[in-house]
Amino acid sequence: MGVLKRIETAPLPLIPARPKLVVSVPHDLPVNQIIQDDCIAAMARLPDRSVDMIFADPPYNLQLGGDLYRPEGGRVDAVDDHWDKFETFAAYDRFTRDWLREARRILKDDGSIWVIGSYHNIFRVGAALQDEGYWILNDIVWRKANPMPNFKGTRFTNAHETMIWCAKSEKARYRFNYRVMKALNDDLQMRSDWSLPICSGAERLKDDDGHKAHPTQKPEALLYRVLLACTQPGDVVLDPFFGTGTTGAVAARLRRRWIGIERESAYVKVAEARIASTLPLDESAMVLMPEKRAAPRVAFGVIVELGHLAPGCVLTDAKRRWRAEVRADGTLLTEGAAAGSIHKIGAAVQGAPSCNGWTFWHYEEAGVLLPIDTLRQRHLAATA
Amino acid sequence: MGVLKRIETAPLPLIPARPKLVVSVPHDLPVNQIIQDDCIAAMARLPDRSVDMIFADPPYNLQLGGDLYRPEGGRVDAVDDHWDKFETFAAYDRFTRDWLREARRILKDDGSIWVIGSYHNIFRVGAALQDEGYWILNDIVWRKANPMPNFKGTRFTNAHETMIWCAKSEKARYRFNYRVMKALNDDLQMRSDWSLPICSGAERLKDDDGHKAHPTQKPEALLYRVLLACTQPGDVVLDPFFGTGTTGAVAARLRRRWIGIERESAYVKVAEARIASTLPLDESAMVLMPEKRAAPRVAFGVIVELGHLAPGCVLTDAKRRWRAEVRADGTLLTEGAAAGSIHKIGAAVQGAPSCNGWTFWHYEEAGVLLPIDTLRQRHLAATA
DNA sequence: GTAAAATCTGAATCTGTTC
DNA sequence: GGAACAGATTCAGATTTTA
Repeated sequence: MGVLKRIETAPLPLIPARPKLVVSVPHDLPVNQIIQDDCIAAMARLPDRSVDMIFADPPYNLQLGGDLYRPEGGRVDAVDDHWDKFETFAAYDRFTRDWLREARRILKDDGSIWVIGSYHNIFRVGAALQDEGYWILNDIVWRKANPMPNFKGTRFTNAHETMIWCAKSEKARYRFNYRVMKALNDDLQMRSDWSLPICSGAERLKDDDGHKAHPTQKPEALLYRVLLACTQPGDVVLDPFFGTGTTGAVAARLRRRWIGIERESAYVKVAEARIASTLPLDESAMVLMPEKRAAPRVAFGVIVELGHLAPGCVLTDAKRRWRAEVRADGTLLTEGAAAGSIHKIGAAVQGAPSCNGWTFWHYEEAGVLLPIDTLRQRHLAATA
Repeated sequence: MGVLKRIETAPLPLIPARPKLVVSVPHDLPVNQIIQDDCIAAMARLPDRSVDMIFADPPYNLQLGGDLYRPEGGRVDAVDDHWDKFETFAAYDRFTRDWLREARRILKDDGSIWVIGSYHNIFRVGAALQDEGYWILNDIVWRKANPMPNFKGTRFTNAHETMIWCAKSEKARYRFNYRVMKALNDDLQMRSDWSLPICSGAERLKDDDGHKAHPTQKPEALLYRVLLACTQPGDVVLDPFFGTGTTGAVAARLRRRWIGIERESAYVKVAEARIASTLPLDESAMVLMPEKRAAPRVAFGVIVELGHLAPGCVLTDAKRRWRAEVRADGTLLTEGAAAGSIHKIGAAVQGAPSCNGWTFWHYEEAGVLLPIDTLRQRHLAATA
């Protein structure tokens, strides 16, 4: 085993002996430690088939132009760190294949790997995973409850990131804690899309100046679900792009062991302090953790898209005092007013400051006047 | 132009002449028709830069054996799984690159392409898109409201598919109907995750035996949103994997023109019947939220010339932090600065890189502070 | 002290036209 | 082709300031 730049600074409580759990870890595996080094070099010093799970958040290779300003004038604090710069796609691909190959050698035959990315890099990562012999089990969408908007109105709001979950090979066994995931999701099968808030507030680590310690810190809730899904207590989880140590912190909390690899000393320092102050959960508390969930809303436009209400049809209020025509983009058109949303036009015709368009506007069905909210409720019931 | 196996069976109503819309389509472009042929062969007969948008739902069957993906290097036998898999992926990659290259040649320089897939193929498609020179604008997650469960409980429910939206190149212009998308989403920016039900019920096409006519028929609502987002009436939309013609049906309904390519005669037959019975929406319903940039330009000087704002009057920002005086030539004068346009002076007083003077500067009318944009809107309405 | 309002921020490939 | 200029553009949540 090579020289480790950092050793364990805060020994975690030992995992209690568990009767049926056979843990076969080489005695010299540097668990619960951060290795400060290049990730490929550090992985090269780890033995074959030694870790149960790998979570990796590699550089995304964003290719940003100049500064971006918000409509009110502020400047966006972008990711402009040197570690995210690659000359070409080919260079990024080489880097990706190299670290994925080492990771696969280190992974136990029944282990699995998770890699997170955005559209800038995830397609290259996914193809490389397949080419290196990994077997994709799922792609998981992290739907952000509160993403940054698209300030210039040039594209769709980039509101998600993608994780790819792979077994070591097509025939390989892997662990999936189906029941745990189902319990975590109100007794419904856990789906491939997860709605979780971004990392902000008290959870977001700051440096001494009050600036964010790392530009891309992931929320603990994300790692919580990943680790609960496919590891068990005592398992060794490797994170080759450790950053501020979210993987390590959640692993410690969930009584998994961890190995972090991180090149930047500033991040290593933050991660060590963070994990040192993390307490493992009581065994009894390890089943469930409350979390914020933000389900997608239903827009009126969706009702139109789905054909529940045809563009061109006419809505009225309950007493048929006002009329408005539905347009293809889900806006309403009424006499002597600009087009707008069901709420805006409802307010406009009444001269009111606001209006709930869902209950104000009605449509006719089988000779009966029904609020358009009926259609929303029907849609919600059908898709629940 | 090569021989077309099928010609237009149900001529759609012609798109009425639109004064300011210049449609430059080669006279021999086979619009509103299905070409029954291999997609690459059929695309090879279409002229350069001739279609406005491409929507593609390519096959992702990775099994060798079909004519489509046979590796050029002959049969590979007695190889281990890994090599076999590599050959399979390599063959799929070649096929993908070939059709993406033809598609890019046919696409107008300011056109865009959408490709839909699942984790089986989308990563290879995404990497190929980047390698062929396309520029990814968004990856869009279609979150299925009612996916098929994972019966064996071995993985997460595969509850989404991914679409990749690309411009022809990094610097290329492209159409994005921002306002339309925002309207469709209750006046909030449309995000990269779309919740829509799968295609089922009456929409799902059946063959004579009552079996589903196509295994992967896409919901019309999905295409509805895609076409509304980045085309305008009269545009030509190409679908090289036409299947049962969802793209054509929605294009016809939304008064776009379309070209379908499909190899299987059974699908062609179903698609033809389907589109023949599709009615275009009323024109009135097709008038959508206009993009602001499309409005005619009004110089601030004209507002002054017309006497809507007298030279010498004073403008302030919404919070009365800064003041500026209107001069006869439509420039503003403020303390300690050279005179300049409403935008320049707005930016200067704030120390911002830019500023929209129309919304930044306000004037007083009947004791109320109003943005000078009010005067512009009034002028536009009066001269419309 | 509490409520309301203002401010700040997040993995972002973020403009279009004319001279 | 580059520079100059007009002018279009933000959502949710946490935090801080003001009333």
